[in-house]
Amino acid sequence: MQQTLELIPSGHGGTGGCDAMRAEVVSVSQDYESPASDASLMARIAHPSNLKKAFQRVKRNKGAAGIDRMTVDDLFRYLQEHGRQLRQCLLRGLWKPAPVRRVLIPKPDGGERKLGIPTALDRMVQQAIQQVLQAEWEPRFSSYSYGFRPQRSAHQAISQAQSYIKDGYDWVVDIDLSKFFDRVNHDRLMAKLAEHIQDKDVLRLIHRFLKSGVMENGLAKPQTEGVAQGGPLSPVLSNIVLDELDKTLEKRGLRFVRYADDCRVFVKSKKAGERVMASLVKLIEGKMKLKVNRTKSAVDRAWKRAFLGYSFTRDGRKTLAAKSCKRFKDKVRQLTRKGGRSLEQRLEGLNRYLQGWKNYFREIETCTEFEHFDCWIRRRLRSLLWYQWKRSPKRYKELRKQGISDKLTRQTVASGKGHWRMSRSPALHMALPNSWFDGLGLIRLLAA
DNA sequence: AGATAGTTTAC
RNA sequence: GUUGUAAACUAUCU
Repeated sequence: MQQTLELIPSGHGGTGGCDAMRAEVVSVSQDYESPASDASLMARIAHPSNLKKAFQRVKRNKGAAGIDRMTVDDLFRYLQEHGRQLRQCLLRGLWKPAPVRRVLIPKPDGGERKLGIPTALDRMVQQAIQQVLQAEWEPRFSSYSYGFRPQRSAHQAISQAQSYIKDGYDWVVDIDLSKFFDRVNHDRLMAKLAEHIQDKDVLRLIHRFLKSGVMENGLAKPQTEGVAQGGPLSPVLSNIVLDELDKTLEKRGLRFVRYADDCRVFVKSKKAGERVMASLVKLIEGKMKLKVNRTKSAVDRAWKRAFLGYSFTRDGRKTLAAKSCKRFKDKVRQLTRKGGRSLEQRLEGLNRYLQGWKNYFREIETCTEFEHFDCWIRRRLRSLLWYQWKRSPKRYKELRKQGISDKLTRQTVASGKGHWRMSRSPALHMALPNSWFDGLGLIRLLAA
């Protein structure tokens, strides 16, 4: 019944996204009325410095274009011309998000993941909201929730779980929510938001983001449930929805950890676990209107279930989960395989890959695993070098000039300047500069 | 301490 | 072609 102005960016022209915004009169139902609204939230979202930060983040991510084909490079030029307009739109509650672009990407476990990619412009607006919303909710979130939160990592979640196990709570209730992002109930989410947000412009804006459809062959399909997987706002919204779960778990005095939709409760007996499981399924599927994936959920001994890439031993030490271990080995095999690439290229690639795992290995508490990896990688490398020497001693000599040297045989592991000695046989003695083996060096150090 | 470029993991 | 948040790491620049 109420007429509102909505500004729609019409950036689908041939040359890029610098077209002017045009105002359109669209009728909009007034769903969120709150008395005496405090408009400061929207002011914070649309604050120039917040918008600037949002833009920089979108730019840094180097994401692809949305439905309007506007790339992040175009975004800058667009903002130069229409930045003020954008700000005014937000402040007056007139921003209308465009539908998201549907992209399917393969999941590591074989399935497909549905992505909804918003316009670069919409990503920036979502990011601006996210920054404010996250700051707003951060103090309210449970301290046992670890996913998508600043200053919190999967490792901390693991350590928390570990401390439960060490206290004797070694039965775990593992709840897997099926397609969580796709099934978030809009009404429930909006209700949760309205509990703490007074500003109805902000609520309406978020509501519009939820309802902005998916573009499927030419026409926008409206969305009735779920948050677009791919929007900067989605993660924090998921935490807001699942905060209810955290709060009830806390109220019941249960030991739990949650990382996004991966929720685990630690108890002392199987019976207690089954009781908790039953009541949680009831809560999640009843009140929260979500779906529990029964085939992937279970109550089991803590060391039987991998968690965030790790698993536990019977005495509560952290190990690399079998799946992660396999992925790691496969990748190292692929990187050290001879195939067109020179020795240095392979070493470089290997080292680069290894450095990404540093943090992971640091957490592992089973020494045998370290030794195993260390030996395994070294064996592969030795054969690589040996092969190089045998095939062309000339080429090997060139490599020596670049860094491989057989002069240094002393191992000084602790100082950053030491060299690793590599030897295949008494005839071949060589050492590589530590910079080539930083990843390995660390593994070695930590194993000790 | 701020930015840039790269890598990995988790969901 | 591939989005997002968060953590960690390496390198470089001022």
